[in-house]
Amino acid sequence: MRIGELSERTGTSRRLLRYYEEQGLIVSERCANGYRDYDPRFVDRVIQIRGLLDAGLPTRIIKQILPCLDKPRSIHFPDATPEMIGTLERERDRMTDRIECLTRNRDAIAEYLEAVLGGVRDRP
Amino acid sequence: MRIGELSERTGTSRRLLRYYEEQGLIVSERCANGYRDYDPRFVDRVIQIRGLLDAGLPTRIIKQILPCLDKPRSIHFPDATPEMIGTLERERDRMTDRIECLTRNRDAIAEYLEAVLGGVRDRP
DNA sequence: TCAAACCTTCACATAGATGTGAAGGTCAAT
DNA sequence: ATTGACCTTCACATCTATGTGAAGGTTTGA
Repeated sequence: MRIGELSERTGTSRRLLRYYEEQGLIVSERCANGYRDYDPRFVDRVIQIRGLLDAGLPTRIIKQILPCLDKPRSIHFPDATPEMIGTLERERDRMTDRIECLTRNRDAIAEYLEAVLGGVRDRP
Repeated sequence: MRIGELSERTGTSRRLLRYYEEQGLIVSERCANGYRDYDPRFVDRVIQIRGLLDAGLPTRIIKQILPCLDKPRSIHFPDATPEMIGTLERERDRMTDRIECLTRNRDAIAEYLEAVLGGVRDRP
């Protein structure tokens, strides 16, 4: 598929898709005329990238961890250097911290909302 | 306490603390000489702000939700306008999405790491 | 054949969170 | 009294993820 279709199917601007390619997060074939040609699996991939970006990870890190996440459970380590392992462990821990922080604050917000709305939403 | 101490106790640069103040996330008294003077409760507050920022919330939103999170469980709604409620609900849902995305990907990383490291860490 | 709707690269702009440095005031200790 | 470690404001720089537009090539359909 071409960039326009990928853009529509992922809700991501063409500009951003080119940017992600520039950052090495996705790759594309080229048609004879120079147009980018994407494998359908990039739809999920781009959505995943957006999720990670939105979750606060920079493209630099996403690029590193992506290769470890899209294996179809065959677990062939592409380049499990000790350095890479370190990055992954660090990032996993950072994500755990973030999850805890987010959960804590979201629960506080939810609690506040429940208090304010008096649970009218659910119990009639 | 002055800005230097708050900076040390929160691991946040003085520059940032002034920025947060400019954005309305924190406030400060002023000593006779013009130095900022902070209430000790701002230590926790700043740490919370950093967590929320790191979790991907912009200062604009943080400013809105903070007043709802630092009540000592007395739940007095300061200004629960319908608009405010809407913002909170939206943000709560966004945070939930983020948490799910982060959890999913973190688990994938953890799984990958376990496979690569063969669980040598725990079972000797 | 012409127009609309694609696509390309290049490049400059923006917004938010931060760094950094200048120019200067304050204070405590020597 | 001077030095060093604070503090102030102001302002410009940086990085990352984005928007936007120019200048131009391609494809498709009327």
